[in-house]
Amino acid sequence: MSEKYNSKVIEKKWQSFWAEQKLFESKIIEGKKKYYILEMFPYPSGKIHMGHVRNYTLGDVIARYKRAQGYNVMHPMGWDAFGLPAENAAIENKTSPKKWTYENISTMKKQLKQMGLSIDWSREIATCDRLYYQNQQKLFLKFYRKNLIYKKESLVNWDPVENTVLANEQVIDGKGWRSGADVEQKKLSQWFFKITDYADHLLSALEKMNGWPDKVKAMQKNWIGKSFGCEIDFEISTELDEFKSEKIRIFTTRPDTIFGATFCALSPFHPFVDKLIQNDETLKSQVNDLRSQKISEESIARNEKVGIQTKLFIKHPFIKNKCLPVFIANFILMDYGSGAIYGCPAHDQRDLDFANKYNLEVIQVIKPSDGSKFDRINAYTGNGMIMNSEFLNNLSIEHAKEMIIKKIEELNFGKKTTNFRLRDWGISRQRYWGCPIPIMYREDGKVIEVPEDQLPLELPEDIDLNASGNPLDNHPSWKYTKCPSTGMKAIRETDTLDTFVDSAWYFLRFCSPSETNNPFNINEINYWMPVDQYVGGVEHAILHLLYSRFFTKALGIKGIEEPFESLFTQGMVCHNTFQDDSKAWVFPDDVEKKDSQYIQISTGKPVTMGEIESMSKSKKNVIDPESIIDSYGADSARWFMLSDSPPEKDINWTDSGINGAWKICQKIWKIAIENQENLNQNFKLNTPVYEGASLNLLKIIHENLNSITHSIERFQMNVAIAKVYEMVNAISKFEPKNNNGKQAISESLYILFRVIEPMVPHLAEECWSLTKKTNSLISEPWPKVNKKYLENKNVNIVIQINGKRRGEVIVLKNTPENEVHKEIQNIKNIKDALSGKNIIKSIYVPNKILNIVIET
RNA sequence: GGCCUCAUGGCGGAAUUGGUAGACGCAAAGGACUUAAAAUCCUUUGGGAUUUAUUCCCGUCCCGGUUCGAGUCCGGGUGAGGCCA
Repeated sequence: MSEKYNSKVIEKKWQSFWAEQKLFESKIIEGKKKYYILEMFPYPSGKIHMGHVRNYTLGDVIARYKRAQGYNVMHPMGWDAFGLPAENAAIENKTSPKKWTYENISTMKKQLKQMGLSIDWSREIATCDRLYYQNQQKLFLKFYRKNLIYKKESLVNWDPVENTVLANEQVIDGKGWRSGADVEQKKLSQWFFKITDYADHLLSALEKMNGWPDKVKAMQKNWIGKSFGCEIDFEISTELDEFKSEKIRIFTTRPDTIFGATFCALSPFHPFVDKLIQNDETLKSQVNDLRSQKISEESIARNEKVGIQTKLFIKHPFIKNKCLPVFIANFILMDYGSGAIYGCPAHDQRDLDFANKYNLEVIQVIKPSDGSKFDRINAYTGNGMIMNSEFLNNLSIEHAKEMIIKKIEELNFGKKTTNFRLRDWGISRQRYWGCPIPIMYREDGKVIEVPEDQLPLELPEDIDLNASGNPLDNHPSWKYTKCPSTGMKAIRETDTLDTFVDSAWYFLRFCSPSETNNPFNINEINYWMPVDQYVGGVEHAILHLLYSRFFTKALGIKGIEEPFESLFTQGMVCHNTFQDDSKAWVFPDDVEKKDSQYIQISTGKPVTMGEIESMSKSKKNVIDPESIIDSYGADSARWFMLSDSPPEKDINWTDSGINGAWKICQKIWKIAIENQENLNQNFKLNTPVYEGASLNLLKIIHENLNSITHSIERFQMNVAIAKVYEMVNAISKFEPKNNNGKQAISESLYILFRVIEPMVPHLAEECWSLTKKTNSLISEPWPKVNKKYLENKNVNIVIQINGKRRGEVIVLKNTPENEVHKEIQNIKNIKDALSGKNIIKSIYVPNKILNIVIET
């Protein structure tokens, strides 16, 4: 047995052992409590990065810990394998998206295996697998028949660089989330999931989801954005005959401000606008100008507010003979509310800017409760009392809202409405590497489903990715087909599904990954679902998680309302950044510190250290996990990921950190080897009565065992690691002087080996093998805390005087207060402090603290 | 601008949820071993004062409050981050 721990050899040995024994394969065991642990599956981009290492280490600790706690654990892994990068890479490397993707999967799978993760690889799936997307197509048809999918002509965010449609959430600051290109508006016929049907469910269920971070729930709540408002039909006053009998339906969330309304604004896409421009060429070109502008919530907030006055006016319903001008304005969204609003400039900044620009009336209708003065620059949007509003005067905003809605409903020209910010989920993508949509368009205009027995509708492999536009549309023959029932000519849908569809049900597929005829086996689902613990990045707080919740609800499986019982969002992995004097990024590997200056090794020139930022290729502050595993071993990498920071916070990668991890692995191995003889004894736990130093050691071990267990339960892995250090320190300091001592140290080591297994499984197994036990450590249960070691005969009581610590005293446990008072009479410090003072009262927390309050 | 989260040594961070602040690690300094270095082991390490002690004062971003007692609870600021605008 070599003295030095050789991670390379040992890690490989145990990885093969686990695989041969199929220790991580999971199946239904009736009567055994299941635990489904899942980490967000990776996109197979090429190699794993440190973010993956952290995510999967965290999940693996939980998986291994729960297994030790006696759960039937399922811990699967798969690949979020469709998506645009494969197409780009295929073009660059002159290969096919399929080949590129599967090669990456094979590389990354090998790397994940090197990490020693306790994954059930028999359940592996890739979303680009034929079988996976065949079943996804079936789900599409199921939802289609349930009327949860529809097609509509709609304005889409078009990314001119990626030549694809982007979801609203993929548009950040008016730019494509990946390409960074300015997003354009384009009208296209698109498929949509009716996620808005579930808006209320998705919102109200959040309240019961106690296993989710409040932060994520708040983000989803904001995103769904439920608000109450009011629709009001305004009569039109105009000379244009075609509008004389029309009404404009406006939507507002502030009906309390109706007496402050001074104008009306229509979306450029409002149907009335179409009518208005029919015989007015000037107006038409002005409107087309507005229509070409980017229209999203983001851009609207930034753009200058522009409007065109029309020949229409609306009649104020409560103020006789008052008419408000109607504008066409660039800041009104057609698909929010009714596409028309009234403006109350006094109490809405956007309306005020607009009113100032076009010289419109401003009427204050709310008296600020903070006493602030009303001006024409800052709209007052706070609380207050209604004024200038006839029958609403002196009401609070909330009361006025109720009152005015009641009135409008009585008079029958409007009603209270509920509005959601959440839009339907656009799922059409004009790309090749995605799941084909099983729909065809017959020559007579009918939309036909591809029959289930013809699924999967497969992606062709002979495609030209270099041509511009949609590769499936460009394919010479793929889209031409025939209607299965009539034989009429038909053309296939050439768009593919958004990859968020792929990931919206993969956790269900993992329960029965090889089921051929159905997306899933209901028995397996009933046993394994929901996912007990989901672990991933907070960047998916809205999209992926909301879509997955929608899918789960929409599938309507009895008893499965929500997919993820608990959610944990881990922080990012960060690293120092360095830049040379031309501001070019420099690899941290290429930098050394010389006399408190940072020097680029390859050039010898000085560099400046920048912010610590999340690892990214563009800033060159990346560390390749493979090279770390190569030089330090997987266990060291795992240890480091767990040790420095709490998992929910960002962690900063440092050389000293990984070095420290390596050192502790060596140290554990060293004390294991040193005590090998003691481990060979064939003893049972907890048999002997320990005394003196031995008893003390066992106390420390069990106290820390208690803390480690507690910490892992609460995902405080950094605390658990700290407690392992304390165990190791106690054991390494301990010198067994007799048999009792030898017993004590072996019992301590048995516990140590068991508790480090979730964190550093290879090292733990290797240490365990020194005991000459024949089983794998993995089948060994988690050690039980022996309460007798936690209970002390004596306790340390802190003595405070007026809340300040003045000493302490060791007394028998449960000593009554008066006894403690007697005990402290002889402590000089306390005696001095108390002499000549009147004791007002004393507060005694048994076994903890005695606070004596004296006159000052 | 709105909503939310956070703020503790040179650094990462603990604090059993209102009861000894700074566990554990890193870094640093000193020492042992060594011809030397690496590795390893031991000691010190929030600031200050002093009579060097079972000592005192200050100290968890700032100001105030509740409490016998506040890093923890409440109010008001400042700063950082996140989400939505």
